[in-house]
Amino acid sequence: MERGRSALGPALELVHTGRAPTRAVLTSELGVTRATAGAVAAELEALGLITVDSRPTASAGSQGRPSHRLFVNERGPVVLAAQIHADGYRVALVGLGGRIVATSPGCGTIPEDPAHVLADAVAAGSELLRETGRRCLGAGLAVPSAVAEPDGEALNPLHLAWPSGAPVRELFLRALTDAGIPGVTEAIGFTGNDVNLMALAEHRHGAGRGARDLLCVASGHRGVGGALVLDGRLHSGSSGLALEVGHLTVNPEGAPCHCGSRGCLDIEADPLAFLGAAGREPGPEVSLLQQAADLLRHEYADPGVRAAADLLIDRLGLGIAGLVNILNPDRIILGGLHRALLEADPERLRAVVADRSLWGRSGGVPILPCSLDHNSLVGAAELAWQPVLDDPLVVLER
Amino acid sequence: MERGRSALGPALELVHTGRAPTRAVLTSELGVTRATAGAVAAELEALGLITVDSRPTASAGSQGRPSHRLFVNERGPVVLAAQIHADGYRVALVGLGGRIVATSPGCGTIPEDPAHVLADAVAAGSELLRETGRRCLGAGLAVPSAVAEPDGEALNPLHLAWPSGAPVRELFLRALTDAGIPGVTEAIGFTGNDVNLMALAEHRHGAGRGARDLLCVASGHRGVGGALVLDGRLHSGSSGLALEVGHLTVNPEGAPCHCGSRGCLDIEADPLAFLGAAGREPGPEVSLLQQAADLLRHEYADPGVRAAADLLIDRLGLGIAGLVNILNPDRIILGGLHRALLEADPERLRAVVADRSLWGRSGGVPILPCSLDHNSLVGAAELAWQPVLDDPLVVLER
DNA sequence: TGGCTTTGTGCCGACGCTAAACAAAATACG
DNA sequence: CGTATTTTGTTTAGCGTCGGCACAAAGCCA
Repeated sequence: MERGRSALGPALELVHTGRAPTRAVLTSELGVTRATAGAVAAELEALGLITVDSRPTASAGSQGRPSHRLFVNERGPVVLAAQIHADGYRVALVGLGGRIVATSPGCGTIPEDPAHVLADAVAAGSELLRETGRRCLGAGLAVPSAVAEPDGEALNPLHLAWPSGAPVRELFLRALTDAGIPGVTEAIGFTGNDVNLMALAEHRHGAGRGARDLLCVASGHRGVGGALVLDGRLHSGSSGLALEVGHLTVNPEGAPCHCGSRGCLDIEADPLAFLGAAGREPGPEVSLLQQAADLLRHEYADPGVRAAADLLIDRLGLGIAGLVNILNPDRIILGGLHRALLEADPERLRAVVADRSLWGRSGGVPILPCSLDHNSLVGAAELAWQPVLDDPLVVLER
Repeated sequence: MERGRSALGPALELVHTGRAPTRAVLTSELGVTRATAGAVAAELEALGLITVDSRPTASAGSQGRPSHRLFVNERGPVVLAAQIHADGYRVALVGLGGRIVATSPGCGTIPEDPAHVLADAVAAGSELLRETGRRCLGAGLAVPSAVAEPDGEALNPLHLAWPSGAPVRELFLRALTDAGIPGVTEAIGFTGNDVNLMALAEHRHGAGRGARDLLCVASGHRGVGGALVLDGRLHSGSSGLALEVGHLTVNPEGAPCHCGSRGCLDIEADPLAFLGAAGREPGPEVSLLQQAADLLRHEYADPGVRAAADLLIDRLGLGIAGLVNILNPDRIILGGLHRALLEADPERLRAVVADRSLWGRSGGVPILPCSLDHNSLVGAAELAWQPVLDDPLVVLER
């Protein structure tokens, strides 16, 4: 069994997530000797994944010999990341460290045929690769629906005109092979739900860094999505359908939901619910999320808007409290409308969650807004980087 | 860093959980060569943890040289396991493989002082060790309440007269050191919630064997508990308080609960709720669980009892469906009253769960009754065995 | 009886790591 | 200003684990 240096993967992950700025901390984080850390860093540099800056660093004040600094190689290989959302798709090349190297303007509408969309997106990515001349090590795709394992089918993509059960992973893989992207000979494409990938990205590079059990909740256009990262790995359940949090009951007297219950989070705490509670008509010109966020930011002084925000915060808090009781995460990150609600009145949400979660008195869970631009896109890239993080020697084969 | 043979732990775990009956399957399960598997088995035998039967086995029908068979050493070391429950405590010695080697009659009542109870229980265990002459490698304790990390305090032990926040782990450790159990010099005692430990035991030795994401739900006397085993490890959350499933809403028009909501699983699907729905008065002579289980088994023909069972199954199903939407487990195991409800009408429960879980159509999650006697006790032993499973060489130090 | 198949074992080498000594680059202190 | 101290990086030797291989053992099948 030809297996590479086993500390190689953890070491790359530390540099990738910014937790190993020098060889010295690499040594302590990995729990190995300086000799090993040095050899590992040298090998990662030889693979073209990281760079070492051995110039006399502008001294951090501590005594002793200053460390050489480790960086992700900014001119190194990239992965192709694509995100499908209700307003169109977006394509980017993402390097190690979650840095977006190049983006394509993408497209503003989503045709009904998933195969076409994915082929177009991959073509845009291929063009980016040609322009930049970067080496490509894999590809990841974020879609705004549940992705069922083991086949990678998009279930119930409500916001798109796609058929439920569309085999998006297979279509993505086919688009990749058809495009013949250099380096990705045997197509290596991964697909995930956008909120899951947001969670992954925030855990690696954003507000979730360092959390052990990270819960994310986000609302895009319609409905509410959730995601959980445990010990650095996405928990997507046995068939990829975990964290379908939209049908927690948050308002026993609420409106009936298509799921058969009533007062579900999905219909009580999404942008449409917010606009409704504020007495606004959803206009067709911009997205529901955009309208709701604008309302929160610009008209929060309006008592009606304020009351609607309070109402949604209370419902959201109830849902999050339920999740806290079940999952007991050590950090919570909110995205989309929920991020805007949190920022509008952080204390109210934290109070509701603490009050309604069983052991809320004992400290309370930190609740933070997401902190990355394009986090789902970066998360899709994380998916593609994962094999390299697991065993950096695979770059030799691509 | 003096570290033992790294395949040693996984190998012992395979034998321990009954998944490696021979060296041949050990080879394939570990993904190592026959040479390594042989060496590992020899070392485990030398440590006194397993035994190898090299007699010509009564040929399993397949051709080729028959394998020698691997067993857990039935005369090997044990761990001390104790369980506190509303009706008293129980103490046992448990060997590898989850086999109960000896039990103490225990005690039928629980005094108000946890320190006394734990000292008594440890004394009983100490007596068992003296009688059997076994070597003891650790100790585990199961308590009927949440156990908060990192300090191991029993929160809100409703069924006991103990104060909330009692430092049970510390008290257990002190009892162990005071008892001076031979072998356990520096006290190695672990404490966990009983439903969590039931899940652990069922996953290793019972109906949960082979599951990757295992969800357990059980109701003892009052309230409902949950537990989750992910990738073979208990998920108890960042502070040990995960899977507090009792306050999922399962009856929006239900009675108000002390948590501030109404219709919680805790008060809608426990033995008291069942007796109430069946129009029976809870008698003081036996436990609530016993009364409810007897009613289900012996008077299920009674229409009132049947209707009460249906009602509770529907509520329980609603709660389980909510958990399925959030956790997406690949197997579910029920204990206590819920086990009895499942056995009374398996199809009804499965139908409710499939109907109310979002993706229930696609197959449905297997729901099974628990299959071990004294599973919380065995789970407490698993906790104590864990260090040995992680690195079998620790037995040399004890 | 002689293949065939599968399992167990002994030997050797590859390789990833530790340990220990040494070298280098900064600060601290006289 | 020079030496001691601290921390980091590198070199070398050596150990332990595991893979690869050859061979032996123990059953089926013809």
